[in-house]
Parts: sequence; structure tokens; C-alpha cells
Amino acid sequence: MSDYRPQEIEQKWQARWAATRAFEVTEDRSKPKFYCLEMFAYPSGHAHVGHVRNYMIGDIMARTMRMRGYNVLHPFGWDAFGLPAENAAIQNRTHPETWTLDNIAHMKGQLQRLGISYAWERELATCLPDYYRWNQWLFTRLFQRDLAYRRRSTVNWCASCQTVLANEQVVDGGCWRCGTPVTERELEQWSLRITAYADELLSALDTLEGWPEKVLTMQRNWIGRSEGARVQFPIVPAGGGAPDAGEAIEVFTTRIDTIYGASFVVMAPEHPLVERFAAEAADGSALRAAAARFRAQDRSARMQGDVEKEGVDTGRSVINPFTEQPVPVWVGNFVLSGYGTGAVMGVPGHDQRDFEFARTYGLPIPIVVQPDGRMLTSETLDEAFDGDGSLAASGPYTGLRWDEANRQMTAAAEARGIGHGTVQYRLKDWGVSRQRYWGTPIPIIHCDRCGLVPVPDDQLPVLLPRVTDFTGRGDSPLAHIPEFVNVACPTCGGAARRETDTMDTFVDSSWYFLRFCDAHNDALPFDPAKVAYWGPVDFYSGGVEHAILHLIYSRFFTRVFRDLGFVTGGEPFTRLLTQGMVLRHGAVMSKSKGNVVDPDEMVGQYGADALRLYVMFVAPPEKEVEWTDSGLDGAFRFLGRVWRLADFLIPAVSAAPAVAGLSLDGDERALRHRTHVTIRRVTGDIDPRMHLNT
RNA sequence: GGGCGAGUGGCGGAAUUGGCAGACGCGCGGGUCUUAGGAGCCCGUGGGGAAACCCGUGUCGGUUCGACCCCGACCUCGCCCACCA
Repeated sequence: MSDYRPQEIEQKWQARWAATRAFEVTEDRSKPKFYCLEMFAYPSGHAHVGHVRNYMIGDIMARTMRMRGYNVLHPFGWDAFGLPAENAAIQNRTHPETWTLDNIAHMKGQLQRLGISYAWERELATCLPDYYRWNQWLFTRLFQRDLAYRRRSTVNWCASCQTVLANEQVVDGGCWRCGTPVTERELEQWSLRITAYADELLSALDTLEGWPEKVLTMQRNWIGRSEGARVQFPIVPAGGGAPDAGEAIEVFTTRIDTIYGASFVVMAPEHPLVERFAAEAADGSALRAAAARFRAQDRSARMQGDVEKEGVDTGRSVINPFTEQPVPVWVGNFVLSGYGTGAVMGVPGHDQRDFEFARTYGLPIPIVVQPDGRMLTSETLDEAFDGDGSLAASGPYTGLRWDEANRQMTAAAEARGIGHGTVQYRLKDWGVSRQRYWGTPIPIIHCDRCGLVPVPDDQLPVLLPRVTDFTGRGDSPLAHIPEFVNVACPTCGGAARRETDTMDTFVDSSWYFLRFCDAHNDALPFDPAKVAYWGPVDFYSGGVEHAILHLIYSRFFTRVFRDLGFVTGGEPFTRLLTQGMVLRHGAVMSKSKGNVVDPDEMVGQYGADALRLYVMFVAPPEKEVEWTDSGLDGAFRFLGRVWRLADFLIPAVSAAPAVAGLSLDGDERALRHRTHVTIRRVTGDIDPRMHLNT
């Protein structure tokens, strides 16, 4: 009986897979296709067991489906642009490209020693021009369709990373990467109009039956659709008298039926009318100071509602268009400038925030919706009533159910030209400009005569120049390279300047799964026929931390490619598995915490199969796991037992009758039966059950 | 505050979804082989009991011939979102 020696076994087979290119595939129409994908890797330097776990999940699916006769595409690549490369380069006095490519080479070796069945010929790295030129190609299409546009706006700014962040990248008021509190900054930025697809991105979630409910819920909340109305409250001039035509504060409300109870209006401190009201006042300094103070309040606390509701009276009034009575205008720290119109009508009887605000400042609390079976009064109300009921003290609408009143009053506002029904999304357009070096140059030329001119296809890619000074200074390092910046306008030939910002790296990862279908196409981002064969991804696995960002951007980009005629259908991923993290000593593994488990060491000691078996066996794939060394010992011993058992059985099985079923005795029949029961069970545990730990 | 999910041995977890609770692994105990064993192999291992047997899936109720599984209430934990008008 021979011992189990994993290193010999694994090296032998890994060499054979490489020599025979065992996992390369073409569009073979005689077989059903299966596109199996794990989220590609950021080449940080070393694979850790968290990576191993994710790639094992995919490898099990890929190998199982191959054995079941599917034509399986299982590619891998590198999300290779991004800030860590730049920071590491500054620290180690190297270049981001050198650092990145070295890391890729090292990690690729690690993954190969794990025996994952990748089609390595399709490997891609987003930092290489043959990939990012298609980011640029796509960007020009977005620009031509008005889906990429420039916008001067208040942006989220990370002082540590010296760059702008998308809303999705602000976590608890801090930078998603480094946690530094995010501040606001006025910048001219490129944005992608993801909101044009908001309705579709939301409604199509209902079709994603292969996605975890948790992720669907998170995306629904993130898109945040609410139906309501915008209503104009005409502004009473500073000196009093009738409002001038067209002068109004517009508010957004989901409860226009409560408008008879709107006893004040509150604007966000960032609202443009704040400055105007201050300028028109005899002494606007107190108003200015208060608004400035609200703006400066800690952004994260303000966003999380941890700050006491505070406000200041502007001294001005607007006319409630339904009661036709004047109501005071306040500035409040709880009103968000980025949502709706940046101003709200205060209905303290039926909105808890307005209630608290009114209590604090002694504003009237009218009751205009009464619940069934009891009668609320302003005097006894101790919290806002926002339940079902019928309208009270609401002119001609009194007595109507609140939802019916909502419909009628929206229609009335439209008929009178003072408002309209609308759908408001929480989702905002995606700011993609980054003032950093290590990313895709935005392929736009600024010409004084022609305006914004996209770089023509035949001049793509706009190569990222090799600079050596990319210290963060608040503007793009590319802006300091005259050879890069100064360029002839493609339209008029005159002197013009290149855009010097680079793209958010989430652009890179929003379509790489399409590129894998045709990874080396140098005429198009991919051949639509190949994507028609392979797409959509049948099984996608990765960390739940991408439940919003990456997965919503990818759904957006897939629809853009659809509208460009390159893809049919809009959903990129049919089935999604979000795997849990691997912890050690209760914490995520990281170099700084010193709790990283190096897969190379484990492979050297126990072999890749024991490591693979252990990381799958220890818990269901969706769950977090706590790493234990003794569990890996157990997996190794288990494989040793399997080896010895097979070593003992194979001679006996080889001597058995060649024609199955003809002369099996009782034990043989029982064994055969057991074999097939096991095959059935194991198959079902992998697909569809995804119980990879059994 | 809202949403989603989970509570099963000393531990990680099974139970193919209403039909033998605790598969498999870790740990622990005993044995065997051995100069030695921290390798391998064998036996045991939810609790109580000498045994027959009894009790056991967070708590309390309900449905059912039958409940870890379904329903209601509560408790605890985890994750996500959160002043979104």
C-alpha cells in the first residue's frame, strides 16, 4: 500500500493540464454552454485563503459541469488599475506598472499550484492598453449618447486618497477604502447617467431568481424608488406683497395629501436660495453663519441622523398653494441637498422629523389626517401620525381616504400648473472622474472652439504615459505632463488640451465578463456572436461587499452594450453566490493584523487538495468561517484514508466482471447501488443545492 | 428606526425541506501496533440511567398521525440600509 503524496500527484496533473491546454474552450454548439466566473482579483501581491475559498467554489462548479457534458468557460483575470498600486509605488520607489505586473505573475503561480481549472489563454489585466482602450471606446459612445456628461457639483472628497468618490464608495460617511471622513468639494466631474436606467435596474431585479434575496433587497434599497409630487410654494418678496410669477421654492413630497398641514418649509443648508435670502435681508449674517455651521457639521454624523435637529428661520415666507396662507421658510440641518429638490414642506402632524422640528421651534402642528375610530388633537399629539386615515381640515378634500386624496391632489396640482407627480430615486448618477495616475485616461479633448471632443476610434487607445511622479496633489498627475496634455483638436486641428482625469476602476470591472468571451479581439470590445454564445454568466461568485457597487454597475453597463447592439438581454449574471469571508482570530485576514494564512505554505505542507477540501468543508459557502489549522489536518487525514482505501480497492475492482450487472453477488449489488445513490446525492449537493460543505 | 438572515453536542456543521435529529470533520476518552508515537488502524463520544427506557434542535404557545422544518408571540446574535421628505 502506498502513501498519499499530494505533491507528486498534483504536479503530475497540473503539468498535464497545462501541456494539453485542458481547460481551453471554443464555441462548440454541439454541447450546452456553461459560463462559470469568479470575481477577478485585485493583484495586491499575494493570494490569501479568502481568495482560495472563492476560486474553489467556482472550480467545483466548473469541473462538475464539465463532467456533466457542458462546454464550460472558466476564465480568470486581474482588476489591475487602482490606488493601492500607486501608494505602493510611492512607498517602494517603484512604478505602479512594475508593482502590478510583478504581483500578477506571483499570484498566477499561486493559483496554478492550487490546481484551479482556468482557461488561462483568456487571461486579461485591465491596466494593459488592449483592455483599457475599450473602456475608452465605450466612454466615447456614452458621451455621444449623453450618458457621459460633465457636471459641476458637490462631490465626495477623500483627503487621504486625494480623490473623488462615488456615492456608492462612501461608507458611513467615510472613504470605502481608507475610512477617512469624506468632505465635500466643488469640482467639474464626469458622470455616467446610470439614473437613465434606474427604473429598469429596479424592475428587472424581480427576474433574478438565482440571486440571494439579501442582494436583491440591498439593490432595491439603493435604487430607492419613491413616488410622489413636486410642488411649488410661491415666494413672498422680501418687502411683502404678492409673489412674483415663477418665484417659488419647489419641494418633493410623497404625501401631498398632507399639504393642508404644511405649516412651514425647510431648505437644506446648501440650497441656493439660502444665499439669496441672506443677500436680500437687512442683515443676512446670522442666516449665513447658521447655514455654514450646518454645512460644516460632521458629514457622517449628519448622514446617519446622529445630529440634533436644528434650524434657523430665514425670516421669509412662501405661500402654501393649497391653503393659500403664508408659511415661514427655515433652513434645517436634517434636509439633504442631494435628494429631491433639497427642500421639504414641514408637516409636523404626519412626519416624525417635522414633528420634532416643530416642537423644538414652537411651530404649529395641524392635524389633517385622522385615523379610523379615534380623534387626534394638536394638543395631545405626542408623535406624528403617519398611518392610514381620512383627511380632515383639508378644504374640498376633507373626508377622502389619504391615498385617494393623494391622487386627486396630485392631479389638481398638475391642472393648476403648480406641481406634478414624479418618481424620485435615491440612486444618483455615477461620478467617474479620478484625479489619479493609475487608471484609464478619459478619452476626451477640450477644444476652445469645438468644445468637448471625443478622441476618434482610430486614435485609441489614449496611452497612459509613463510618469514617475504621481504623488497625490489634488489634481491628476497627468496634468503635469505637457506632452500628454497638449494635443491638436481632432475636429478643427487647432491647439487643444486632453482631459487629465482617469476613470474610476469600477468602470474596468463593469464589463470584463463580456471581454472574457473574446479576450483578444483587437477590432471590437468583443464579438457579439461570441457573447451571444457564452452569455450571460451562468454562475458568478464573489464577496458580498460587491452586492451594490460592482453588481449594479455591471447591470448598467450590460444594458448600455445592449442598447449599442452588442448584447441581447440586459442581465449579466444568472446565478449569484456571495461567499462569506475567512476570518482568523475573529478578524479579516490582513497583513497589518498579521493573521494571514499563506496558501503556498499550506499547499507545501498538505497539498492543494487538502486545502481545497478544508476550505469547502468547514462551512456553507455563504457563511463566514473561522480558520483553524486542525481542520486542515483533518482534511489531510481524510484524503489519506480515501487514498489508502482506493489503493486497496482498485485491484479488487479491476478483477471484477467486465460487464456490469451480470453476475453481481449480494454485496456487489449493494455496493453498486450505494455507488449510484452517492453519485446522485453528491451531484445534487453541488448543483442545484450548492451545499459544497457536505 | 427599517430590511434580510440565523439560533441544533465541548467546537465547525449535517438532516436533499413535514418522516430514524446530530452525517462528515475537529476535539476528547479507551484500545491496537510500537524502542517510541504527536503516524496509521479499531472502538466510544447529546444528557440522564446498571438496564429497559426517558429527556433533548433559543423560550412560550399553536397546526399536524408526525415539527429542527409550518404558523403566532417573545428573547438573543449577525449582516445590510438608515433624517431619502
